[in-house]
Amino acid sequence: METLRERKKQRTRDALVRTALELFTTQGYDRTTVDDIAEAVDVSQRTFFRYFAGKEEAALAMEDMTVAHFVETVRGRPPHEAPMEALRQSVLEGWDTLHDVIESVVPVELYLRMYQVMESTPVLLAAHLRKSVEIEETIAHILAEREGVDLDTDPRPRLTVAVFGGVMRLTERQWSADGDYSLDAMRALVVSHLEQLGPALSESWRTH
Amino acid sequence: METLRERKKQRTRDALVRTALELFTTQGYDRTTVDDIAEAVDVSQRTFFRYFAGKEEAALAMEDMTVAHFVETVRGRPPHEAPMEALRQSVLEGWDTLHDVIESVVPVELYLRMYQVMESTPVLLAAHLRKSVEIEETIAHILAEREGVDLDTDPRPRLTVAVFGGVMRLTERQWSADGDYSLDAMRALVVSHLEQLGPALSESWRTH
DNA sequence: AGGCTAATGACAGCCACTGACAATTGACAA
DNA sequence: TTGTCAATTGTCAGTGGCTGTCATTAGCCT
Repeated sequence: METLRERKKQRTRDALVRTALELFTTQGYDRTTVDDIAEAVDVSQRTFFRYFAGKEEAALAMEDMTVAHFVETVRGRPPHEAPMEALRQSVLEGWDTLHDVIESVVPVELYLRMYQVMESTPVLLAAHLRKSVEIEETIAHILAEREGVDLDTDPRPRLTVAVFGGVMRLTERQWSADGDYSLDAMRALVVSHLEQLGPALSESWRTH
Repeated sequence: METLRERKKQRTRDALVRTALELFTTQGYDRTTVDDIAEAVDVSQRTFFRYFAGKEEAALAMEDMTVAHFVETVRGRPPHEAPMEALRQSVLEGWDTLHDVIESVVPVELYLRMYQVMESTPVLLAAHLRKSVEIEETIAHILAEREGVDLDTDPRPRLTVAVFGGVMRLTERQWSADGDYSLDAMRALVVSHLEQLGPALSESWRTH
């Protein structure tokens, strides 16, 4: 981030993300055109597409930052932890430092509102899920290396990640639906869901 | 399917699906335009969009049939089975009768090739995942009713379905990657993955 | 200062998708 | 059978996402 050129580019990109999220959260994703965003930032439509491969990418730009942050947190977990425990701790711990990462680009409050839009916009939700799958593959690699198993023959890394991903998506959905956007609420949900995982899968649900 | 009108409509729709899948699997999804499909079936582009909300929907039309079939199979499972076992049995059993359902519209071989295309086309994979989430919600409702629990307060139905969904997506991916498109291979993978679920989540992976 | 290169703007054009209206075609009763 | 009604389709025009191309601008570096 040395030269003037680089700083200018960063400013333009951040302005595009901020403006896009602002418009998406106020008017809705579908009712906001790329021209709207470009005009508000005072660049050409063509420039928008030089920064983002598509409208989706601008909408999910923050997402990429949080994901990268989570992946790094997993990488830093002590090796003695069991795989699922390392993932669990990464979520609980990662959210502490995530706040500042987000705030460096957009207000956290805007980020959270955008999350709602994503959940209720089919094409965005779809793109989000696809990205989740990609992350899961990355995490599976990390787990396999950590535990010294072969990803091609041992299904456990991908299995663990798939389950964890399912739980996280469920948690996200419930968290954003409950309306309690606090960190503690998020943490409590993750812990609660993972605790109930074992019983839900093996035991009978009926008490009689 | 009584009147001539209805039969004609069904034929047009089937022809569109068949042609779309044929083109998608030979030229690729992105390199096939809606005009290509419409022209091959000899209808106007506008008519295509009267049958399908978009290109995606035509590509995933078969998917919807298999999903509906799976949901019905789950509904028919004996009530004494534990939830996860009911899902497992539905997959193992459902595939037997699925063959004929598919073949009534397109050759199964074409359906399987389309599956490959879906896995390797980002926008299709995304749409597929989004649909999976919708199905999971449906199944969660069925499980909750089956077991007599409240979906709003008890997380176990959605938790179970999320885990099962994760395992199934993993299975799909590996199955289509292995190149062994037999039913038995599919069944073996499902059984194997579900068997390893418990150990992978709770135990240590290292043998020392 | 002046040459070099990265960044941008200004078209033109493709494709997915939609609304509106006219033309056609099957359904059904007189 | 024929005429009327309603469903289906075709045509046309237009919007919005996205890309290639080329000229212009603006920061960089000697």
